[in-house]
Amino acid sequence: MIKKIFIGTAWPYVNGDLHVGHLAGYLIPADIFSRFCRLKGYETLMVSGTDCHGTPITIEADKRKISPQDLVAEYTPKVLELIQTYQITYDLFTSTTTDNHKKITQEFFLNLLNKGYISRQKSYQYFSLTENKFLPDRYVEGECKHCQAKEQRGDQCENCGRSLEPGELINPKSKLTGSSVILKETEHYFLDYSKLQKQIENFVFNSNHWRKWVYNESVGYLKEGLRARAITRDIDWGIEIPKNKISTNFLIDNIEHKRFYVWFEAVIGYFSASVEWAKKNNKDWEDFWLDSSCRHYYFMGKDNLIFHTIFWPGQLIGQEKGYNLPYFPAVNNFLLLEGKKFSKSRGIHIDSLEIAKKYGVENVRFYIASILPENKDADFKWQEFKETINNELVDKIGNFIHRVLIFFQQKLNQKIENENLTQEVLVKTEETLKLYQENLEKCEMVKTFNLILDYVNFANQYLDKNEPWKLLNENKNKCEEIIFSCFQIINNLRILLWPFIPQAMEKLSQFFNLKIETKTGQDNFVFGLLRNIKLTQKPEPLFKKLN
RNA sequence: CGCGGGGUGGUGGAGUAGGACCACGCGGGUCUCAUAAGCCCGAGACGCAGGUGCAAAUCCUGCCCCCGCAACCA
Repeated sequence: MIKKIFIGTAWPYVNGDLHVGHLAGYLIPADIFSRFCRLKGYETLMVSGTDCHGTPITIEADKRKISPQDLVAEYTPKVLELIQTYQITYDLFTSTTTDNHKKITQEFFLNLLNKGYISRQKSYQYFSLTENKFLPDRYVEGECKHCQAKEQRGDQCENCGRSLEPGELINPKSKLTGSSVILKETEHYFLDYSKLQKQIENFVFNSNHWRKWVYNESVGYLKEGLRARAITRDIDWGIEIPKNKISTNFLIDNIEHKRFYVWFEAVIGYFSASVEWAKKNNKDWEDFWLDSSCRHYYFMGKDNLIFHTIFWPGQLIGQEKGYNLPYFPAVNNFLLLEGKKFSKSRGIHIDSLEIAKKYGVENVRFYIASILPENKDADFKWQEFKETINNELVDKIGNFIHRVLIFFQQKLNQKIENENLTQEVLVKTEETLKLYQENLEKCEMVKTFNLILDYVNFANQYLDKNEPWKLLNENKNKCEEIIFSCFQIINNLRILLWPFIPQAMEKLSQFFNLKIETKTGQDNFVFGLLRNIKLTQKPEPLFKKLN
């Protein structure tokens, strides 16, 4: 049976350049996993896109006195270039501004409405008299009424973690102009999560294969009890409410000037992008969303955790169509830079494109993979970056490959007659292949990374212990066996390392006139021997040291 | 008592009761196929204090410290 895998990654806001935190948070781990699934021959669909509708977009646009459209148009190409540069294997990278996404978001809403999960509530929202408009929560800041923390946003206090209702902020002010704001009545649609509490609990309690802290965090949130959550906002940038399809007695006031709240809308992108992909490729999205054997993996930073373990599952459950729920939220912690949080204005910042241009995509991918913040915050250190590349990638991995290839070419004249595999190598290889797959199935990238290094250490030790350069004249038969066995290790490394450093492994493949196969239904982790080895070119080092 | 995570040699990690392991770094040695690469040997650690156990890095209690859930941010 062919396994089906859906991979959703966080949708980056297009309000600024992406820094290496984005790489470590979701782009690289998702891509490693995606490539692993394709090597396994799983039917894999990975989608994402730019999140264009958030309030962060309008804030940034206002700040720069340009339209949200212009802001989106400016940053989108940069995001696309980044994905291209790092070779992130999306099947579709789209945007929340498509007609398709708009239509599906509206359908999701109407479904929830018809199933009785939507309510209307009047409430007081912050309104700026000077700007003559309602201000989104994020435009407003003041003191939290629970813990008195200052400069909290209007929707949630990040100091004590509590959600804040409008009016619960003390001394509210416009974040943009600094002027005071008043409360004014407004009406919104709400998604009543209290009606979904039981089903969401059922879903979460059955998911204890999640990372422990992810599970605990979600359970902790559920314990407080779910409440109805507003899904519309008073804003003009975003997806319109389909008022023509709502019975007139259920319309809310001033509906033309409301848009869907971005938290509600952006996650629907996982679904709408799947539909868009299916249309473009003449496939069925149902294969991924209705076939219960398809497992859904999501990659995101920890600030997105609750949205993927509680809110988005709730939206899906509320469709009552049996859509697949998240199977594994691969939530990452944050990446620090030399022990400090990223902050562009304070110069604590590494642009993802710049570092790729300066040091090479493969080097960046390799180092980031070695420090992914899977279980706690990780630290990007320049010194460590260079040491990891020079000592591990170049000296251990690159040098091993190179010494074998050179020996083969110069001492054996590219001829091996004894194609016999040493038992020791067979055992180590099979064990490595097994653990590799077990770890990656659980999205344990760092463990997998260390496993590969362990395999390479074994390889270097094996070579030194057997000294084929001495056997060359004494026992050519044995000498060939050693080199032949080392070639099998290299051939496996080619596959095992491909998800981490794809371009380098594709280059290595060319030496042997091979390709990395990712055919659906074909498992590339079955250990097969590489025979009749011929090099297509003179061996040259795959990796170079950094100064 | 808001919620959650974490303290293991110089650094980063693994290890949830029974030999404290891995990589880098450091000191010494050695090979020579290789990219001043490789290999071998060595020094060096379980935050603190109690408790339960034949046995605790691991379980329990108390304490100390760090971090996230805010901030142009995933």
